[in-house]
Amino acid sequence: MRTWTYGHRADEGEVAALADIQVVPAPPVPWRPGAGTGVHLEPSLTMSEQTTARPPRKQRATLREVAQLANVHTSTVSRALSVKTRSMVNPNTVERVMAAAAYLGYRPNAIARGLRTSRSHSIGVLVPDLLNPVVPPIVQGLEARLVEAGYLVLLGNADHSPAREQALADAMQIQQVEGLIAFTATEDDQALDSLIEAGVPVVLVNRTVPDGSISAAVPDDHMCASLAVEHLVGLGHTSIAHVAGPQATSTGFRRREGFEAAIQEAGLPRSLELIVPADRYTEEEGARCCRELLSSGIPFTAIVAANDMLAVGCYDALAESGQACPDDISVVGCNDMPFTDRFDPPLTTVNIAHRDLGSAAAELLLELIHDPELPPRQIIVTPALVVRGSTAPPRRSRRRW
Amino acid sequence: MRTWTYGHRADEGEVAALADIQVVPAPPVPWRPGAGTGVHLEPSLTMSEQTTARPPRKQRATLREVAQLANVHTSTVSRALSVKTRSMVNPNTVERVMAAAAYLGYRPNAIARGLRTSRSHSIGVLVPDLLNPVVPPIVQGLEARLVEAGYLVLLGNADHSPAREQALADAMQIQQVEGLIAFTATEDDQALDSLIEAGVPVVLVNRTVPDGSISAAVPDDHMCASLAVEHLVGLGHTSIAHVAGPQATSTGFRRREGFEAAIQEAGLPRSLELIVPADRYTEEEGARCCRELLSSGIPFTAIVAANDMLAVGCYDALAESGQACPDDISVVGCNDMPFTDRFDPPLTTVNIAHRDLGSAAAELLLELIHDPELPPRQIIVTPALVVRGSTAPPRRSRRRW
DNA sequence: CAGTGGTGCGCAAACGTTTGCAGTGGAAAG
DNA sequence: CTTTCCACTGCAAACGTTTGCGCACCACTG
Repeated sequence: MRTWTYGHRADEGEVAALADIQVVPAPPVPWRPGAGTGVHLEPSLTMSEQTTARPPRKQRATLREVAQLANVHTSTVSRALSVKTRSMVNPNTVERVMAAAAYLGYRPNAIARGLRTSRSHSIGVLVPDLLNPVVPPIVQGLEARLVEAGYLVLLGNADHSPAREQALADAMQIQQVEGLIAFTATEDDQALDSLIEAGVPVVLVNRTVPDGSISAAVPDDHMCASLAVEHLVGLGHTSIAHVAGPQATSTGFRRREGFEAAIQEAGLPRSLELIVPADRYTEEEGARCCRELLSSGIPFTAIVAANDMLAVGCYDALAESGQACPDDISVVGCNDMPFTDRFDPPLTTVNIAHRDLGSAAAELLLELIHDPELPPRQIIVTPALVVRGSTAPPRRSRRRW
Repeated sequence: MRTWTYGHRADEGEVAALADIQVVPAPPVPWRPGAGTGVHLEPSLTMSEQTTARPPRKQRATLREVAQLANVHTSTVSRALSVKTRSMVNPNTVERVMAAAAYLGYRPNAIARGLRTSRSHSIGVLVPDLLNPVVPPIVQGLEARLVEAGYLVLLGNADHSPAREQALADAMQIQQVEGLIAFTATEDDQALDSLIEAGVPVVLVNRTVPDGSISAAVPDDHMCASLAVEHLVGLGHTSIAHVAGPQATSTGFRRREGFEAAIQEAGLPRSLELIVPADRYTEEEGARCCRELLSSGIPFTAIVAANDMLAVGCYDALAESGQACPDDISVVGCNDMPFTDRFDPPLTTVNIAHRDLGSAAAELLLELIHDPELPPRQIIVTPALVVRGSTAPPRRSRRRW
């Protein structure tokens, strides 16, 4: 269907642009069109003669080669090619330089440039687990904003291993990232310390540190939980359980706080037995916690799970014990992962604009790079309840209707 | 809960290791323990005096500073710190250098190193859409293998835009990636041309180019489709439709081929009207194609979708038209995305080890980096059928039981 | 016609490494 | 005691850019 053109691409129109260059036959130019006489720049697409004509060899063209071809100094080429300094050089020369650069297929070497300018144009992004469904949309949001700002994203997947996280953070520091965005796994995370100490701007996304010393973009976790509780209270539930997230994470901690506050707000009795924290955000843990709730003997008609993963774990435990959802027990998740609308039953959950979370974090980082002295700041994105099929009025209250 | 230690970390044990360094009071050392007299290296954790003692300032320590402190030449430091050249230098000196490096918190500058060695230690990964559920596991597989090999991953999300893809590919080339792994969106993809032309090793993952000129790791698409067909035939279906993928993608094209071959193999009549290709791998397209099939009037009892996304689109169209799945029409997907087991009904699909796909692609790239002259090679991973609730014997055949 | 100002460009240093080469010293060999 | 060799380390160049500085030239102005 198509063939890769390894040689010179005829459709680039660069050769024509070079036509009006007056090439002085500089001796050590590796490239000699008419043996130093004219400017006869036939593309010469013959593959056979590999050592003559046809400029773009494997070796990348350097600034010096462009300079030689355009008959100027490298500094002039540099200035002509950079849009900020272009005004310093004669438009005529600019044109000549650009033509030569195009002809040679010149690409700046970001490594060399970075060494001189001490900028790497790259941002490290450290995620605990790429397979967690909330991660990709956040990364997407990040990446879009960062690319827009001229950065490239160095992605590291820590895979829940502190050692790997540390190694990645170190490697990124060595790679001279200009900033780092981390979904730090745990609260007491050594990995970021050395970066922060070294003055690398760091922001967190989706989670924070307790002392708020690092800028972060987070969902309004408090509200996530209270939205769920208010929804259930509105349906008539009066005994609501909470499968909480790991209390060492800011999401788990704050959503539990939000849950308790909303319960109190609704005038419902506070019963600590109905709150059971998971050790991790997994289905298994969700199921375990739900089983614990069921076997506690304390009656309840609804569960607020700190997370969709935990919520589907609840689905499993409920099915095991013969309880129907939502007929016997309602379940609310949090995150609105993809395809939760296709679950059986479709999961009522709290949507978080993860993409916005990502771009907000990127924005914070860009600010911080611009002015490293900026005090830490939090961006809080407000969630929204999504009512689907996993919640219904409790039996008792329905019977009254 | 915890406090960030911005100053010197007392628990690093580096200061102690430095105890036996004999520091000659070199004049321009920014750091002077006892004003040139002794080696009295008290950590001196007083935050108040910010301008004295306490080595690790904001500025990253450089090789020269380590050399000065250890009283050797930079070249010796370089050799002592690199594990390959360490044998060249006196063990005593090595120890002294390492202590000095640790004391100053020295980190090599990968940019400077890269300029010298013309290695960037980074690999570009170009994805069409991070939100596509098959992408994260592939990236995870890639990343794990590449990090293991000492590389960092530069992730670019093209977001289905050829322009963006081109821009990202260019930026990565400028960043001097040592190789590129692409989930190329379309067959005639200009974006990779310039990289390949420049001699950057490139491999594809999940998709290929028709002429096989680029190494790739792909699923056995042919088998994906035939597994689905064989399963349905085994259930007794004799009239099977195919919602094909975009025919410009190798997955779409090959799965259709596999479908047709399997139909023929089973001795079923070939009817082109029962094959309708989608324009994109989306739910909407799946629904559209399914509607087209339903309105064609040609009877069928099962659908093989080229993709789970298309399959859930079929769910929608079937529900619209009042057809039950699997009672009226069975549906088989492909990819075994996460949570397909929780769909209603749980989706019978073909599992592809996407993680392995990723690590295989990484392996191919590493080979190619090692020996750029290697001929292109394909790694094909075999899929496996996962039977769930969306397939059942056709009514006709069930009635016979 | 001297003075002034501005434009355009070259020169060279610098960024932080790595590495071929050469030099030093000491030990082993003659 | 001289020679040879080896182990160790310093010297300096190079990687490809960017950028402050200064020079040359030209066009004004007075």
